[in-house]
This record gives sequence, structure tokens and C-alpha cells, in this order.
Amino acid sequence: MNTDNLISTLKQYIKLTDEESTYFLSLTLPMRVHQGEMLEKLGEPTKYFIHVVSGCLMSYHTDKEGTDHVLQFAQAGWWTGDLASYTTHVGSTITTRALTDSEVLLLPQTSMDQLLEKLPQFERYFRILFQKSLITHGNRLIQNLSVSAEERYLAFQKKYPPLEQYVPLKYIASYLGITPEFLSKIRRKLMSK
Amino acid sequence: MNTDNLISTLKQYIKLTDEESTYFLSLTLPMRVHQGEMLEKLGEPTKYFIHVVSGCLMSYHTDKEGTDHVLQFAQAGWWTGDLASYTTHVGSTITTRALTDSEVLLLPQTSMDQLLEKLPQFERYFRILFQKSLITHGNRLIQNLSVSAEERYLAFQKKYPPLEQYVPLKYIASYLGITPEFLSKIRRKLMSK
DNA sequence: CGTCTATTTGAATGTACTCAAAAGCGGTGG
DNA sequence: CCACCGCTTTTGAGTACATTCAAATAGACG
Repeated sequence: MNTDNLISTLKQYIKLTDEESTYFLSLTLPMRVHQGEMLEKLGEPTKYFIHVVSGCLMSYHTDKEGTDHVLQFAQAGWWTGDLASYTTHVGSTITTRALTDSEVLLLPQTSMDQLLEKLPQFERYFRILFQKSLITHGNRLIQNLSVSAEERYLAFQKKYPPLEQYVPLKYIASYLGITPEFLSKIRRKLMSK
Repeated sequence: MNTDNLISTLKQYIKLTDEESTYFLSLTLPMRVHQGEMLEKLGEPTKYFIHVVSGCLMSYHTDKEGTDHVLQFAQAGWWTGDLASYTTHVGSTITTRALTDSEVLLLPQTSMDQLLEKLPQFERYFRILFQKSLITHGNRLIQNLSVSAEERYLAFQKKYPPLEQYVPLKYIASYLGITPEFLSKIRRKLMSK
């Protein structure tokens, strides 16, 4: 598994000797998952913060009616997982699943603690990661509040062109907060233009 | 202005000598704002990350049609502001306004840089702050995707009882992602039960 | 008391959903 | 290679949730 991209990204934000990089990687569990496989199951406390090395994952929340709501598509280079459950050790309401065959690094919760203690510069790395993530979440919230489903779909296509190639439309619909039927109708309307 | 609560909160997460606390506070600008006053204006790059010492602020996004969308109500002890603009120095799309007479501490962007350099333990503080904030945002996203307007209103009442006392309903409606007229109809329906 | 804004009400409309069924598509086995 | 199966996507009709617009009412403040 090629972790060069991850290490060089880390080095953009923090100082890291080769020894320290090796230590960081030693705390993670590399894993290969096949399309459709689950990484984290509903109900159990989340054990891992997940870094996508290659491939693509998606995470979704299952509500009390049993309907799934896609929260995130995590492409190569992204971190994903259920932060709430990871932080507070409560049962997770989020499932993480591979959309394609993927390679991931799992960072267990206890390893995260060790990492932050031994290499405090990772506090900075995750501070920046979370800060950026917060900005992304803010933009999504604004979009959901102020923009129609059709415009959200167009924005999605523009922002994540590769995803539309292999992500089933029903998941894209769920991510956009609409039903697959309605997305289909939006697409028909757009086609006729 | 009483900053004891802030300092003791900081001390829950990081080690801080009295001298260091004083240094931190010296980087901030204390300010009193009256009800209705704006702290950050639309269009200009955001200068400050804002800590609410007392009172309550709200931040809202203005879309291209000129409609406002409330993003956050920031009560005492919270941080608020436009992180996107603060981080990337682009023009802000978010306005921050005082809902009640309030006391705030402003942390300018350059002071934040100095702070993180001189007292790296603040990387940890903000890492934890952003991590928690991300969890809150995630929950709100899930709510908006899976729960009806009526239920969102009930959840809001339950979560922020004090706010309903003095926040105009139209802002609550905006926060919930609905029109004031529709909130009014929801309320009538709930009353009749 | 008058003015300004917030809230409520009602009617008409629109956006998105539900349900049911048909069509398309990919894989698997005979 | 074709037939069948299971799943995704599309279609259509009927419906529900939420909006728009216009106007009335209520509240807050000087």
C-alpha cells in the first residue's frame, strides 16, 4: 500500500522526520476492502478513524424509519468515520461502506491518543483538518438551506465529476437530500434542455 | 469583562500558567456590542474569530436572492464567525449580529497565528473545539435530511429553551430552514394539541 | 398614541414525496 | 449465447409538505 501521498500531505502542515512518519504509520492498520464491504457497523461504538489511501468509501446515517441518508463520499486522501461515536464512545448511527475496492488505513482511538501525546504536532494537523472540514460542512449547510434540488445536483456534478461515473444515482440522490425518483425527474428535465 | 469562564474552560483542555493566560487575553480585543449591532459585515474578509463572553450573537448567510439564512446562534461561552473567510481571506458571505447586548472577545487572524506559534497547546484546544463543532454540524445535517420541520422545531425548543425567550421567531424559522409563515402554522397546530 | 416590525391567517401554488409499475442493466448459470 | 434474476432507474398519478403573496392582527418602542 502506497502511503507516500499521505506522508507528503502531512509534511505540508507539520514537521515530520522519517522516523516519526514510520511511528505514525505503525499506529495504523492497513486494510483492503472490496466493493460493498462494510468498515463500521451500525450500533457499535466506532473503533477507527479511517484514511482512504485508494478507492472510495461512503458513510450514511440510518434513521428510525430505517431510511439511509448519505453523509459523505470519501475519496482517496480523505479521512472519514463517525467522529461523534469515535469521540464519545457511544453506539454509532453511521455506517461506512466501500463504493469501490479500496485501500484504507485505520487509526484506532487509543492510537490516536498515543499519537497526539508522542507527536504533538499532530494536534496541529488535525486542527487544520477539522477546520477545513468545518468549512466544507458549513458550505453544505448553506447549500441545503438556500438552493433547490436541481441546483444542488448541478453543483454536485461540477464538484465531484469522477463520482458520478461509479456511484449509483440513488446514493447521490440521498446525499442531495432527495428521493431517487425525484433525481430521475430532475435528470430528465436537464436532458431535454 | 469577566473572562474567568473562558480561562477555566481552556484549562480543562490544556495546561496554562497565569502568565500564558494573560498573554492569550492580551492578543484579544474585548468589545461590547448592543442589540442589533453588526460585528462582521458581508463582503469584507473576516478579521476576527469571535468568543462570546456574555449575551448572544447570531450569524447568517445572505444568498444571491438576498434572503438570509441563520446558521448559528452563539451563546455565552461559544466561538463564532466565518471560518471560511477567516482561513482563506476571501470576502465573507456571512454576517454576525448581536441578538442581545453582548460582551465579546475578538481574536484577529494574525493574533491567532502568533498564539499558535507561542503557545502550541492552543493547537490542541482548537483541535478539540473544531472536532466538537464538527460533531454538532454532523447532527444538524442528519436532522435536516431526515426529520420534518415540525420535529426540528420541537428538537430546537428542547435543545435551546432560553433562546426561544428572546430570539424573534423569524430567525428561528430561518435556522430551521423554513419560512416564518410556515413556522407560525406549525405553532398553531402544536397549540391545538 | 402612532409607527414600525413581527406574527398570524388564508388562498393559491410549487416542490418534492409516495406508491405502484415498467423498463433497463449486469451478472450468472444452463 | 441466451434466459432469467435481482437491483437500479425511470415513469406516471395522486398527494403532502412547505412556499408565495397579500392582508389582517398583534406587539414593542419612542
